[in-house]
Amino acid sequence: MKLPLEYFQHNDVTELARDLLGKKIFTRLDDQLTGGAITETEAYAGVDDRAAHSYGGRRTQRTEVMFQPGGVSYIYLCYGLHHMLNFVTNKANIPQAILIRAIQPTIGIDVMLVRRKKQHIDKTLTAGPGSVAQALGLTRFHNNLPLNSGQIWLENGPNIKPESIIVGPRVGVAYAGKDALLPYRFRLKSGAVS
DNA sequence: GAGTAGATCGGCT
DNA sequence: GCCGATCTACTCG
Repeated sequence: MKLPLEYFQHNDVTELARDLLGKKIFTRLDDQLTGGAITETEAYAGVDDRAAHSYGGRRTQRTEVMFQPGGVSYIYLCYGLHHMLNFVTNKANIPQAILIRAIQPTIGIDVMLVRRKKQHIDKTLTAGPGSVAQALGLTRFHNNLPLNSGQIWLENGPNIKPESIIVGPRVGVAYAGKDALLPYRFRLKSGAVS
């Protein structure tokens, strides 16, 4: 069963980032089904978070989708070649999002290998946000899609014990000053889902 | 195995 | 005109 859009409209983005661990994400693009369990996330807390694109209420063509009610995709191009998959959260006009940094592939692995131009599965297939989006076949053209659609959706996963979760600072946001130190990164210890 | 450079483009100053 | 919520290949040791 798909997670409803209301799930993403929860008002605490860090709590949601933690809760997303272990949930299953699926995409069906060009009739090819791929998916896996989410193993790493980062929360971006909106107007007060210097690391977030929407910091200070910045509203541009790119960030516009973050101001939507929670439950849509936010996918953008980074460093000119990598796509980043985010889930928009919270209510309308509270521009928060969660970056999906890693998944554990469960279905469509052959398709992911082709998309990632790999011969054999290894640890790097879906580790890192750029790799996740590429393996799932997502690009910036899949921006602003509802997260309960036929192209991309979430399903419930196993319960995760608090002790299987590692919390730490976010990656690659040194420019955010003090906010770079916030404990907004969540990941599952290896083996916590199977 | 660790460190570094190159790729490559859209959004913002 | 600069630099980013990155990844990979290649170097050197």
